[in-house]
Amino acid sequence: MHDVKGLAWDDLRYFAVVARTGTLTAAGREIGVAGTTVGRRIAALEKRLRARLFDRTGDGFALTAAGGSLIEQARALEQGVIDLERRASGHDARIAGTVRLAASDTFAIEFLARELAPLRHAHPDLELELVSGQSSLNLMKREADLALRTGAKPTQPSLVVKRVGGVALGLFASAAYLKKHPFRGYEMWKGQDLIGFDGEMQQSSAGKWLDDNIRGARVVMRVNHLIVAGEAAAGGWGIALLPSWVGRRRGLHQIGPDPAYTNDVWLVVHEDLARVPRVRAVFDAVIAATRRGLGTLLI
Amino acid sequence: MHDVKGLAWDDLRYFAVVARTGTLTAAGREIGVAGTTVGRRIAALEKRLRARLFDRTGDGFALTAAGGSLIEQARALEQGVIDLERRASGHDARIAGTVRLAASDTFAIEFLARELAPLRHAHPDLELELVSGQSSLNLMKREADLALRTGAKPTQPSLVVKRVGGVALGLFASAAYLKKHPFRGYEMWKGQDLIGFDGEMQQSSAGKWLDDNIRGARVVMRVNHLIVAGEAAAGGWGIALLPSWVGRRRGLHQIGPDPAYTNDVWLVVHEDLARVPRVRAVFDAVIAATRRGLGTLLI
DNA sequence: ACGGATCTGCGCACTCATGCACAGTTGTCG
DNA sequence: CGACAACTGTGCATGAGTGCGCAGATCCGT
Repeated sequence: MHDVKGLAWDDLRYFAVVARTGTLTAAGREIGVAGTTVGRRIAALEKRLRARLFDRTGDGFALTAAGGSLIEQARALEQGVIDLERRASGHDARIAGTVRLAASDTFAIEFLARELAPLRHAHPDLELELVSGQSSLNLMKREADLALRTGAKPTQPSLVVKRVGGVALGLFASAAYLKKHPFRGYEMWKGQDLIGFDGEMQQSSAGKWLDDNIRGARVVMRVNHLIVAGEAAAGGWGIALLPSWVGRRRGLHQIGPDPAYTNDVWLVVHEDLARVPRVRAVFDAVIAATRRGLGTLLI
Repeated sequence: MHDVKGLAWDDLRYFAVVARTGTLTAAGREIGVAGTTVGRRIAALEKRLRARLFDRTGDGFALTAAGGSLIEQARALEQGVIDLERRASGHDARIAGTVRLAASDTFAIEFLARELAPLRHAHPDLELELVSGQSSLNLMKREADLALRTGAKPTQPSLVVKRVGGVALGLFASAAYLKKHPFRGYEMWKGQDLIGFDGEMQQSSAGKWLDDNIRGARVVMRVNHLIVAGEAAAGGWGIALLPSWVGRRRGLHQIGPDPAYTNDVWLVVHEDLARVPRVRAVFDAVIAATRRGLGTLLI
């Protein structure tokens, strides 16, 4: 740009992203440009503002006092741009384009990928992006358009939340395992092998339930994924806490109370997007799929 | 830009400016780029948003329904950027750079331009931009850093306001005119020639005072500038309502009550800028200048 | 202590967005 | 009715901004 008056709004975006990621390269990755460019934009912004925004600390960029006093406003702008973009997408009346649906890996792999297939034929121009894994993608930041969540009802004010069913959890083991380790009762865990969780699964409701209810069993394996736990149980490693549907689907035997406990499942969408045709189409398809699969829900 | 994710913030700026100015060329002028560029940026934004933002109406760009529903957020972003920039300028501790001081033409020409000269020597790196004329430059939008205002006390919440004096207005005429048209008393306007106002001066407090108080005199000339009125009176056209100082400086004779009425003069600055050294320097210089010139203030 | 991974920052080659000139249109004023 | 001014949009030449490769620095884990 030659002689443009006022400051470059794009540079503020770079500022916000670098402040969040901490490095030029990571910021570049997020934005879709080379790290070098990010460095140059930041330099330009600092020159324009006549203030040093970051300390170059060798391992990345750290906000200076000046930068810190501005980052809050920059984040507000970032949120404002996202809001505007979301609003704008409401004016696209066609059922076409991309919709991002976030869900747990389990839900995505074992249920949605198959049950949402009718969408493909009903709306050929609709591109469904099924993002799974990252537990809590932020709908406010539009990391996803819709999300399937389990547990407590989401309470964010500007979200539209619909309960689509409940998921039953239970303890499962293979016939082979149970032959070698007869199940003697719900409080008799001594001598039993357990498949536990690690990573963030340990902090989940499933992980906590295991901690609270199973005492005395030996943890022979730790996994960070319910499906891996299911496969391990099927392989005879031991007892796993699984969505009932996952357990039954693998021919496992349930032990103890049925269900051990239950979770609610919620479909969540930002209110600005709820009325957008293509988002609505996915929303309805998920509702329909869960209605068909009711009683067989999983996390 | 190659394959950048997310939308270009700069384009939102173009959107806001085009919506305000109504044409590509005017928007380009304001931003400092060619009109063609603005057109291309808008086209890119519309493509990215998959929504038509403007109707091309032949005479300029008019917001569509979609554009209208977004413009408010874009303006909010625009304000946010301005706020951020203002905050950022507070981190520049040097008394250097540019400060924009807004004032009426009269004040600028007859008073500030001369009386603020000491600033030049006290702070060699300070560049004073004296913008006069446009009656109400918006401090919130940072069209100016400081402003001298007359009349009612500005009440905007985030402004720092200091009264720097009062301005006395009076009726003046040249000796030559008065010889031909002897002044017979304050209510005897028949046969007198009056210099009136047009344009937005007519709506000002001075214009209204003339309407309310002088009846029966013949308006022989209309001007949109107090200084022009002063020069006209000096040339013998007739009676003019002038800041007393302007009248006396030209050797005119005052008639009627002295003063005819008075106005307060306020120095106004945004609170974020009040503590910025270079702005503070100008602020203090204006205070000092008005203190020196007290009793001789003008609009 | 050492190799590997990750980061910043510089130089160079390239490409794409920009400015400019011009044509076509519309609105305005005398 | 004609001259003029202002605006949009197209084609083309140009240069500013970009990506890439590489060097140097720093950190981490073995």
